[in-house]
Amino acid sequence: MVAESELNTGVLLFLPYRALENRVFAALAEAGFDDFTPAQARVMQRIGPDGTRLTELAEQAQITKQTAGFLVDQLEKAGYVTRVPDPTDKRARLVRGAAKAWAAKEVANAVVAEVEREWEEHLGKRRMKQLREALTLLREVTDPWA
Amino acid sequence: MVAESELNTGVLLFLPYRALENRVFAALAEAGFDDFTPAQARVMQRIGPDGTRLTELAEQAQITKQTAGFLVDQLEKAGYVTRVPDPTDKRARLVRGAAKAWAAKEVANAVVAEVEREWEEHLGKRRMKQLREALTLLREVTDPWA
DNA sequence: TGACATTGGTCAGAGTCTCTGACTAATTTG
DNA sequence: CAAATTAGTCAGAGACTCTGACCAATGTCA
Repeated sequence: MVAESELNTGVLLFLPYRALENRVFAALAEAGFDDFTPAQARVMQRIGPDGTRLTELAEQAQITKQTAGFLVDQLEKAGYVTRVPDPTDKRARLVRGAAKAWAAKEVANAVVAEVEREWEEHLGKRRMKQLREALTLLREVTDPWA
Repeated sequence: MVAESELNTGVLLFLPYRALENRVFAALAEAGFDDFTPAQARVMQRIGPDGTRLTELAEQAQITKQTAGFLVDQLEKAGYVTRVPDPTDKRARLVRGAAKAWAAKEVANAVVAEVEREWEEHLGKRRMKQLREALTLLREVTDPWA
């Protein structure tokens, strides 16, 4: 057992993911966006520019639609989203991000960019590129919505 | 915006992590290890060969020690762990994995190895090596216990 | 040595997240 | 058009997590 970590790839993926998420949450809280929870954020993150159906949010977040509904209720109360009728289907409603959500997203994006810069500095441009390449390729076998 | 995904590195890390975790859980359940939850597993995973203190488990899992205590209680009732006094500190106890836990870990390890093989097949040996290299290097800036 | 701070852990209570099951309404299918 | 599917809700329960308060053992340092 020399150099190279013996950690399995799962842990290796999780560690930087968690570090990044922590950074984003801290920055969001500092910017005043402290009235939503991680669970709510994981749903909000998946709202498309033109709104997204509850069922689709649930699928992508891998939670039940009941849970998704519960979380969207909270987000709605906090002013992050609104629900509008889906013009193409009278059963459905579209969950739309409100201005507050996009403002939060901007803060989050800035932090992600910052952390990505730090990582690139640590790894070097070449290795960072390789990392993103490999991960992107991996989506093909791990992302049901790829 | 061409080819290459525009997803941020966080999502890119999360997707394969979740896919792997799902695979492991499914296999565990199929092998009869269906009496513990993901939250419990995330604590159990961190128990060292000679046992680990509650406080340390809590820190590494990034949960409060109360929550860790709650989860270890469940694991103890289900027969996955035992608590023994820490010979070096009368306040502390060591959470030790029981045989059942090591058996589950074996199943989990096998699945992880299988998935890693699949990923290597998809990425090619070279890119898989680069991926693990980059992730391992990233630990230095993202893992507080590195 | 002895007061004081720190550390390991528990108890109690509350809020949040998540699920299963059962149901309504609209849409799609044969 | 009847039957099956899909979008979503309501109700209830279990699981997870936190804050605050607390006790006992250990460490610090004058």
